[in-house]
Amino acid sequence: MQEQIQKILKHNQLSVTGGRTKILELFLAQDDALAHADIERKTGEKFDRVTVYRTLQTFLEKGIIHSIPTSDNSVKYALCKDNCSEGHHHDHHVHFMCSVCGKTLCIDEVSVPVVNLPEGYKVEQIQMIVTGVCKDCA
Amino acid sequence: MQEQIQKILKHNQLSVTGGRTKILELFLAQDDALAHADIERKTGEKFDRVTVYRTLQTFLEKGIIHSIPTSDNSVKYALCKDNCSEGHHHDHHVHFMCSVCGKTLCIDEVSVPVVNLPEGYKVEQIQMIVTGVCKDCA
DNA sequence: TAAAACTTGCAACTCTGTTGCAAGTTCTTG
DNA sequence: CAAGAACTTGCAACAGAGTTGCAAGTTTTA
Repeated sequence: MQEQIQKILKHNQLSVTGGRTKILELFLAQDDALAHADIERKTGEKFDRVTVYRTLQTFLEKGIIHSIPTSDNSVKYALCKDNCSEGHHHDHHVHFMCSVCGKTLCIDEVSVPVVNLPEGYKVEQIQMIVTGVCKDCA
Repeated sequence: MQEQIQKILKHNQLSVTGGRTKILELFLAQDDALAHADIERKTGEKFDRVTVYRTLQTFLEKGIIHSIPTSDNSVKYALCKDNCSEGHHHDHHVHFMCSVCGKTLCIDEVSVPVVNLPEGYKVEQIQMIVTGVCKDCA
Protein backbone atom coordinates (compact mmCIF):
# COMPACT_ATOMS: atom_id res chain seq x y z
CA MET A 1 0.00 0.00 0.00
CA GLN A 2 2.68 2.52 1.04
CA GLU A 3 4.55 1.60 -2.09
CA GLN A 4 1.52 2.18 -4.29
CA ILE A 5 0.97 5.58 -2.65
CA GLN A 6 4.58 6.64 -3.26
CA LYS A 7 4.27 5.55 -6.83
CA ILE A 8 1.12 7.59 -7.41
CA LEU A 9 2.61 10.70 -5.81
CA LYS A 10 5.93 10.48 -7.66
CA HIS A 11 4.13 9.78 -10.90
CA ASN A 12 2.37 13.09 -10.44
CA GLN A 13 5.54 14.95 -9.49
CA LEU A 14 4.47 15.55 -5.92
CA SER A 15 6.75 15.32 -2.91
CA VAL A 16 5.94 12.44 -0.64
CA THR A 17 4.81 13.99 2.63
CA GLY A 18 2.97 12.77 5.68
CA GLY A 19 -0.26 14.55 4.88
CA ARG A 20 -0.46 13.47 1.27
CA THR A 21 0.37 9.89 2.09
CA LYS A 22 -2.23 9.71 4.83
CA ILE A 23 -4.99 11.29 2.77
CA LEU A 24 -4.29 9.15 -0.28
CA GLU A 25 -4.27 6.11 1.98
CA LEU A 26 -7.75 7.06 3.19
CA PHE A 27 -9.05 7.27 -0.34
CA LEU A 28 -7.52 3.94 -1.27
CA ALA A 29 -9.06 2.27 1.75
CA GLN A 30 -12.50 3.75 1.14
CA ASP A 31 -15.10 2.58 -1.32
CA ASP A 32 -17.28 5.65 -1.17
CA ALA A 33 -16.66 9.35 -1.62
CA LEU A 34 -15.28 11.55 1.15
CA ALA A 35 -16.18 15.08 2.13
CA HIS A 36 -13.57 17.44 3.51
CA ALA A 37 -14.97 16.96 7.01
CA ASP A 38 -14.76 13.16 6.74
CA ILE A 39 -11.09 13.46 5.95
CA GLU A 40 -10.39 15.72 8.88
CA ARG A 41 -12.19 13.32 11.17
CA LYS A 42 -10.51 10.21 9.78
CA THR A 43 -7.01 11.63 10.01
CA GLY A 44 -7.73 12.28 13.68
CA GLU A 45 -7.32 16.02 13.14
CA LYS A 46 -3.62 15.41 12.83
CA PHE A 47 -3.32 17.87 9.96
CA ASP A 48 -4.27 21.47 9.70
CA ARG A 49 -7.55 22.23 7.97
CA VAL A 50 -5.62 24.28 5.44
CA THR A 51 -3.32 21.37 4.65
CA VAL A 52 -6.30 19.15 3.93
CA TYR A 53 -7.81 21.77 1.62
CA ARG A 54 -4.54 22.26 -0.20
CA THR A 55 -3.93 18.55 -0.53
CA LEU A 56 -7.39 17.99 -2.01
CA GLN A 57 -6.82 20.91 -4.37
CA THR A 58 -3.52 19.43 -5.51
CA PHE A 59 -4.98 15.96 -5.99
CA LEU A 60 -7.82 17.46 -8.01
CA GLU A 61 -5.43 19.36 -10.25
CA LYS A 62 -3.34 16.28 -10.86
CA GLY A 63 -6.42 14.21 -11.56
CA ILE A 64 -5.81 11.80 -8.70
CA ILE A 65 -9.28 12.47 -7.32
CA HIS A 66 -12.37 14.15 -8.76
CA SER A 67 -15.14 16.13 -7.13
CA ILE A 68 -18.74 15.02 -7.14
CA PRO A 69 -21.67 17.40 -7.26
CA THR A 70 -24.21 15.95 -4.85
CA SER A 71 -27.92 16.59 -4.84
CA ASP A 72 -27.69 18.33 -1.47
CA ASN A 73 -24.98 20.62 -2.81
CA SER A 74 -22.22 19.47 -0.51
CA VAL A 75 -18.80 18.70 -1.97
CA LYS A 76 -17.42 15.18 -2.02
CA TYR A 77 -14.26 13.73 -3.48
CA ALA A 78 -13.46 10.30 -4.80
CA LEU A 79 -10.72 8.26 -6.33
CA CYS A 80 -11.96 6.17 -9.20
CA LYS A 81 -11.53 2.47 -9.32
CA ASP A 82 -9.96 2.62 -12.73
CA ASN A 83 -6.73 4.51 -12.49
CA CYS A 84 -7.29 8.23 -12.34
CA SER A 85 -3.62 9.02 -12.50
CA GLU A 86 -3.49 7.66 -16.01
CA GLY A 87 -5.18 10.68 -17.50
CA HIS A 88 -8.76 9.47 -17.52
CA HIS A 89 -10.84 12.63 -17.70
CA HIS A 90 -14.07 11.82 -15.91
CA ASP A 91 -16.12 13.42 -18.60
CA HIS A 92 -18.97 11.03 -18.17
CA HIS A 93 -19.80 9.74 -14.76
CA VAL A 94 -22.57 8.14 -12.78
CA HIS A 95 -22.66 8.72 -9.04
CA PHE A 96 -25.05 7.17 -6.61
CA MET A 97 -26.09 8.75 -3.31
CA CYS A 98 -27.86 6.59 -0.77
CA SER A 99 -30.65 8.49 0.94
CA VAL A 100 -30.49 6.11 3.93
CA CYS A 101 -26.79 5.86 4.82
CA GLY A 102 -25.60 8.91 2.92
CA LYS A 103 -22.83 7.06 1.10
CA THR A 104 -21.81 8.39 -2.26
CA LEU A 105 -20.47 5.85 -4.72
CA CYS A 106 -18.97 5.99 -8.18
CA ILE A 107 -20.86 3.58 -10.34
CA ASP A 108 -18.25 2.53 -12.83
CA GLU A 109 -20.12 -0.42 -14.20
CA VAL A 110 -22.74 1.73 -15.86
CA SER A 111 -21.99 4.02 -18.74
CA VAL A 112 -23.72 7.38 -19.01
CA PRO A 113 -26.52 7.16 -21.53
CA VAL A 114 -26.50 9.48 -24.49
CA VAL A 115 -28.75 12.54 -24.19
CA ASN A 116 -30.02 14.30 -27.23
CA LEU A 117 -30.04 17.98 -26.44
CA PRO A 118 -31.95 20.51 -28.53
CA GLU A 119 -30.31 21.88 -31.66
CA GLY A 120 -27.32 24.13 -31.01
CA TYR A 121 -26.09 22.75 -27.69
CA LYS A 122 -22.58 21.32 -27.51
CA VAL A 123 -21.91 18.73 -24.81
CA GLU A 124 -18.57 18.65 -23.01
CA GLN A 125 -19.29 16.70 -19.86
CA ILE A 126 -22.15 14.72 -18.40
CA GLN A 127 -22.55 13.99 -14.72
CA MET A 128 -25.40 11.90 -13.47
CA ILE A 129 -26.47 11.85 -9.86
CA VAL A 130 -28.75 9.03 -8.98
CA THR A 131 -30.35 9.22 -5.54
CA GLY A 132 -31.94 6.17 -3.99
CA VAL A 133 -31.28 3.26 -1.69
CA CYS A 134 -28.04 1.33 -1.98
CA LYS A 135 -27.42 -2.41 -2.00
CA ASP A 136 -26.55 -2.49 1.71
CA CYS A 137 -29.53 -0.43 2.93
CA ALA A 138 -32.21 -2.07 0.82
CA MET B 1 -47.99 38.87 -13.54
CA GLN B 2 -48.78 40.21 -10.05
CA GLU B 3 -51.99 38.24 -10.17
CA GLN B 4 -50.19 35.02 -11.11
CA ILE B 5 -47.72 35.56 -8.25
CA GLN B 6 -50.50 36.07 -5.71
CA LYS B 7 -52.19 32.95 -6.96
CA ILE B 8 -49.02 30.85 -6.59
CA LEU B 9 -48.36 32.14 -3.07
CA LYS B 10 -51.93 31.68 -1.87
CA HIS B 11 -52.08 28.27 -3.45
CA ASN B 12 -49.14 27.31 -1.24
CA GLN B 13 -50.62 28.89 1.87
CA LEU B 14 -48.03 31.62 2.08
CA SER B 15 -48.74 35.23 3.02
CA VAL B 16 -48.28 37.65 0.20
CA THR B 17 -45.36 39.85 1.23
CA GLY B 18 -43.05 42.24 -0.57
CA GLY B 19 -40.04 39.96 -0.46
CA ARG B 20 -41.79 36.86 -1.68
CA THR B 21 -43.55 38.71 -4.47
CA LYS B 22 -40.33 40.30 -5.68
CA ILE B 23 -38.32 37.09 -5.58
CA LEU B 24 -41.01 35.05 -7.31
CA GLU B 25 -41.26 37.79 -9.93
CA LEU B 26 -37.54 37.43 -10.57
CA PHE B 27 -37.86 33.71 -11.12
CA LEU B 28 -40.82 34.15 -13.45
CA ALA B 29 -38.95 36.72 -15.52
CA GLN B 30 -35.82 34.63 -15.79
CA ASP B 31 -35.15 31.73 -18.12
CA ASP B 32 -32.10 30.40 -16.31
CA ALA B 33 -31.34 29.38 -12.75
CA LEU B 34 -30.46 31.91 -10.06
CA ALA B 35 -27.92 31.69 -7.26
CA HIS B 36 -28.58 33.35 -3.92
CA ALA B 37 -26.14 36.13 -4.83
CA ASP B 38 -27.91 36.80 -8.14
CA ILE B 39 -31.14 37.32 -6.27
CA GLU B 40 -29.61 39.73 -3.80
CA ARG B 41 -28.11 41.69 -6.66
CA LYS B 42 -31.26 41.72 -8.75
CA THR B 43 -33.48 42.86 -5.91
CA GLY B 44 -31.12 45.81 -5.48
CA GLU B 45 -30.22 44.65 -1.98
CA LYS B 46 -33.61 45.80 -0.88
CA PHE B 47 -34.09 42.76 1.33
CA ASP B 48 -31.99 41.39 4.12
CA ARG B 49 -29.75 38.46 3.26
CA VAL B 50 -31.58 36.39 5.84
CA THR B 51 -34.94 37.14 4.23
CA VAL B 52 -33.67 35.92 0.89
CA TYR B 53 -32.37 32.70 2.45
CA ARG B 54 -35.63 32.12 4.28
CA THR B 55 -37.72 32.85 1.22
CA LEU B 56 -35.72 30.41 -0.90
CA GLN B 57 -36.02 27.83 1.87
CA THR B 58 -39.79 28.28 1.97
CA PHE B 59 -40.15 28.11 -1.81
CA LEU B 60 -38.07 24.93 -1.84
CA GLU B 61 -40.22 23.32 0.84
CA LYS B 62 -43.41 24.22 -0.99
CA GLY B 63 -42.00 22.93 -4.26
CA ILE B 64 -42.24 26.29 -6.00
CA ILE B 65 -38.56 26.15 -6.90
CA HIS B 66 -35.98 23.38 -6.87
CA SER B 67 -32.24 23.42 -6.29
CA ILE B 68 -29.76 22.38 -8.90
CA PRO B 69 -26.48 20.63 -8.13
CA THR B 70 -23.95 22.26 -10.42
CA SER B 71 -20.66 20.78 -11.49
CA ASP B 72 -18.75 23.55 -9.69
CA ASN B 73 -20.63 22.79 -6.48
CA SER B 74 -22.37 26.13 -6.20
CA VAL B 75 -26.08 26.22 -5.39
CA LYS B 76 -28.62 27.45 -7.92
CA TYR B 77 -32.38 27.59 -7.85
CA ALA B 78 -34.93 27.45 -10.61
CA LEU B 79 -38.60 27.50 -11.30
CA CYS B 80 -39.59 24.94 -13.88
CA LYS B 81 -41.42 25.88 -17.01
CA ASP B 82 -44.13 23.37 -16.34
CA ASN B 83 -45.91 24.39 -13.17
CA CYS B 84 -43.95 23.41 -10.11
CA SER B 85 -46.73 24.43 -7.80
CA GLU B 86 -48.87 21.65 -9.19
CA GLY B 87 -47.01 18.95 -7.33
CA HIS B 88 -44.56 17.95 -10.00
CA HIS B 89 -41.74 16.32 -8.10
CA HIS B 90 -38.62 16.92 -10.16
CA ASP B 91 -37.58 13.34 -9.86
CA HIS B 92 -35.92 13.25 -13.19
CA HIS B 93 -34.21 16.29 -14.51
CA VAL B 94 -31.71 17.45 -17.05
CA HIS B 95 -29.81 20.65 -16.37
CA PHE B 96 -27.42 22.33 -18.72
CA MET B 97 -24.56 24.58 -17.61
CA CYS B 98 -22.85 26.70 -20.21
CA SER B 99 -19.11 26.82 -19.67
CA VAL B 100 -18.89 30.10 -21.61
CA CYS B 101 -21.63 32.31 -20.17
CA GLY B 102 -22.26 30.36 -16.97
CA LYS B 103 -26.01 30.15 -17.48
CA THR B 104 -27.76 27.17 -15.98
CA LEU B 105 -30.88 26.01 -17.78
CA CYS B 106 -33.52 23.40 -17.17
CA ILE B 107 -33.81 21.31 -20.27
CA ASP B 108 -37.41 20.22 -20.17
CA GLU B 109 -37.59 19.03 -23.74
CA VAL B 110 -35.33 16.08 -23.06
CA SER B 111 -36.31 13.20 -20.85
CA VAL B 112 -33.74 11.57 -18.60
CA PRO B 113 -32.64 8.29 -20.10
CA VAL B 114 -33.08 5.14 -18.08
CA VAL B 115 -29.96 3.92 -16.27
CA ASN B 116 -29.58 0.31 -15.35
CA LEU B 117 -27.88 0.20 -12.00
CA PRO B 118 -26.30 -2.96 -10.62
CA GLU B 119 -28.53 -5.46 -8.81
CA GLY B 120 -29.88 -4.24 -5.48
CA TYR B 121 -29.93 -0.49 -6.05
CA LYS B 122 -33.26 1.32 -5.84
CA VAL B 123 -33.57 4.57 -7.78
CA GLU B 124 -35.57 7.48 -6.37
CA GLN B 125 -34.29 10.46 -8.29
CA ILE B 126 -32.04 11.11 -11.24
CA GLN B 127 -30.37 14.43 -11.89
CA MET B 128 -28.28 14.95 -14.95
CA ILE B 129 -25.86 17.83 -15.27
CA VAL B 130 -24.68 18.43 -18.76
CA THR B 131 -21.84 20.92 -19.14
CA GLY B 132 -21.03 22.41 -22.51
CA VAL B 133 -21.72 25.38 -24.74
CA CYS B 134 -25.24 26.72 -25.06
CA LYS B 135 -27.19 27.76 -28.13
CA ASP B 136 -26.33 31.45 -27.67
CA CYS B 137 -22.60 31.00 -27.08
CA ALA B 138 -21.92 28.46 -29.82
C1' DT C 1 -60.54 46.50 13.28
C1' DA C 2 -58.18 43.93 16.71
C1' DA C 3 -55.97 39.93 17.92
C1' DA C 4 -53.52 35.97 16.19
C1' DA C 5 -50.27 34.25 13.11
C1' DC C 6 -46.71 34.92 10.36
C1' DT C 7 -42.61 37.52 8.29
C1' DT C 8 -38.85 40.60 8.52
C1' DG C 9 -34.42 42.78 9.94
C1' DC C 10 -30.83 42.91 13.09
C1' DA C 11 -27.02 41.10 15.66
C1' DA C 12 -24.37 37.53 16.60
C1' DC C 13 -22.66 33.33 15.43
C1' DT C 14 -20.91 28.88 12.96
C1' DC C 15 -18.96 26.58 9.19
C1' DT C 16 -16.39 26.40 4.87
C1' DG C 17 -12.84 27.84 2.29
C1' DT C 18 -8.78 31.14 1.16
C1' DT C 19 -4.36 33.91 1.55
C1' DG C 20 0.31 35.50 3.18
C1' DC C 21 3.99 34.34 5.54
C1' DA C 22 7.53 32.14 8.37
C1' DA C 23 9.22 27.72 9.77
C1' DG C 24 9.84 23.05 8.61
C1' DT C 25 10.40 19.12 5.36
C1' DT C 26 11.62 16.94 1.08
C1' DC C 27 14.23 16.79 -2.98
C1' DT C 28 18.28 17.56 -5.92
C1' DT C 29 22.85 17.39 -7.13
C1' DG C 30 27.71 17.67 -6.41
C1' DC D 1 25.55 12.37 2.39
C1' DA D 2 25.47 17.38 3.11
C1' DA D 3 23.86 21.89 1.74
C1' DG D 4 21.01 24.68 -0.73
C1' DA D 5 16.89 25.05 -3.59
C1' DA D 6 12.24 24.00 -3.94
C1' DC D 7 8.30 22.71 -2.00
C1' DT D 8 4.91 21.88 1.97
C1' DT D 9 3.00 22.87 6.35
C1' DG D 10 0.82 25.41 10.23
C1' DC D 11 -0.56 29.59 11.97
C1' DA D 12 -3.18 33.75 12.05
C1' DA D 13 -6.23 36.42 9.94
C1' DC D 14 -9.73 36.94 6.88
C1' DA D 15 -13.93 36.55 3.49
C1' DG D 16 -18.22 34.50 2.34
C1' DA D 17 -22.17 31.47 2.95
C1' DG D 18 -25.64 30.11 5.75
C1' DT D 19 -28.20 29.82 10.45
C1' DT D 20 -30.54 31.20 14.86
C1' DG D 21 -33.04 33.98 18.44
C1' DC D 22 -35.51 37.68 19.15
C1' DA D 23 -38.07 41.99 18.92
C1' DA D 24 -40.58 44.82 15.75
C1' DG D 25 -43.42 45.01 11.81
C1' DT D 26 -46.86 43.15 8.42
C1' DT D 27 -50.49 40.16 6.84
C1' DT D 28 -54.34 37.37 7.70
C1' DT D 29 -58.49 35.93 9.96
C1' DA D 30 -62.73 36.43 11.98
